[in-house]
Amino acid sequence: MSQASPIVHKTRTQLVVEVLREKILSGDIKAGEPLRQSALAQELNVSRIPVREALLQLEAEGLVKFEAHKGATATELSVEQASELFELRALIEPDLLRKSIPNLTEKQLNHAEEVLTKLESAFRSENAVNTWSELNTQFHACLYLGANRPQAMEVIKGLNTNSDRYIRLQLLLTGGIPRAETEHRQLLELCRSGQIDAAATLLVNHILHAKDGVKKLVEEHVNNDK
Amino acid sequence: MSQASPIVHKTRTQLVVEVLREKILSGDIKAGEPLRQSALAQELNVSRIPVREALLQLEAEGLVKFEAHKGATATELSVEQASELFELRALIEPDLLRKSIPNLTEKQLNHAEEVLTKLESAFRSENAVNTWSELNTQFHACLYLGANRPQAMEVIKGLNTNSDRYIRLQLLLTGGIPRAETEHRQLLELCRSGQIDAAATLLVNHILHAKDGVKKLVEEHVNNDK
DNA sequence: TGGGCCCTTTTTGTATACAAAGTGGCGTAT
DNA sequence: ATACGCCACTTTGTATACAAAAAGGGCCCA
Repeated sequence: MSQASPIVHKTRTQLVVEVLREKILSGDIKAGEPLRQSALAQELNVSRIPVREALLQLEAEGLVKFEAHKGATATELSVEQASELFELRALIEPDLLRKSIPNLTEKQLNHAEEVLTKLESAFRSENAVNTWSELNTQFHACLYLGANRPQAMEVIKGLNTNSDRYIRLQLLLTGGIPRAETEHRQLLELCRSGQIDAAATLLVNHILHAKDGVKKLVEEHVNNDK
Repeated sequence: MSQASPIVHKTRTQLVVEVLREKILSGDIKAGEPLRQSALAQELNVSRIPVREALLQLEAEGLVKFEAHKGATATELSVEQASELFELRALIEPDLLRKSIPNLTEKQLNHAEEVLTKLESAFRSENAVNTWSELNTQFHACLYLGANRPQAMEVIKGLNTNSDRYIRLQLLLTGGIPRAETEHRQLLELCRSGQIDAAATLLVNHILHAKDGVKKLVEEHVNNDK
């Protein structure tokens, strides 16, 4: 979608991965639900092989649990686990940001702003929910580019895919969008002006606030169910 | 090996994963080397399907790069990348340790000591090199059990598998073993006596020292090559 | 002589077919 | 009536076979 790619032939496996990932993250496939290989294969008009390989990849992403001879299920992600993911981000990302800011180029900052603008317009169009977290992740990633820490970026990306479903929840249902927007803009400005400490602090709060939002949301939800 | 497992049928895929992982980590398969599916299949007496699935899993672990239609190669891990992994550990593990110490039970501490003893005896028997890092990781993991942070533990585990080849190097060639042993014992005692700050500090140094060892080692190696 | 195109060969990707493990239900024996 | 075991069915795991993409080499042409 974002690639100016010179003709890319996607394998069926990759297609299946994308479809399933989206279905799991959007809640279309519910947590704990068994994923039957033949059913999926038939549904997507492929053989079981690409389905198996896709499930394997999704397991690596933490979205699926694959048990030998028993089958795959969409993983549950408890609020506690999600909180943990946010806390990990709150630990790692500020560190990255601190290392990054001194090396950020004008170009990188502008690119970050571009992404941010895209994100903001996505916030405005309701039917782009599935792109929110991708753009969000991307924006954050842009700011860390100066740190030159590819491995850490990978880890962060993984944490994000996993907490993705909760991020969606949080943004959609807690009215977290305006606040997130403000904070993103502020963050970008602090980076521009090289205010490392302020930026890092803001970032920690930004992430922990999201965590709290998710927690509150789910607690309420549980109460409503009773 | 360590499981008191109630009859476990390993799938061929899992077997292939283990064989290949060991070969890559031990350097038997060199970085950048292409991994031909049919060759591996023939060599291990399985069909290409389990080989493919194994390669996919190893890609998720970061040990293999899998390119569609082009094939898989064992990944290179530059010293810079390895350093980054150590630094990430130095960031995350002390945090885990701090959260863990107050909740560590007598039982958990004793278990940690058991593992440590095993590790020490493995250090002594040269032909157990491949178990070193597993036991090492396991020991560290024991100390973090009190933190109740399964996700973070997963991340750490991933970082360790990746830096594994360098850990081996470091221990084998830098004479890092005695120092590691001392530090491990100290760390355990600090945990027992609840000295959080001291333990965390020691841990940071322990990890960063390993990083420096690797760096120095590789620099020398490069010089020797010239 | 050098560059580009086509064809051959190799290697990967996927479908189909078969083997093996797991699951549930029925029947029997106590 | 219940507990155990056997058998049929479902689902997963793996081999084989075929399709499609990429890599390499030779040929033609400029």
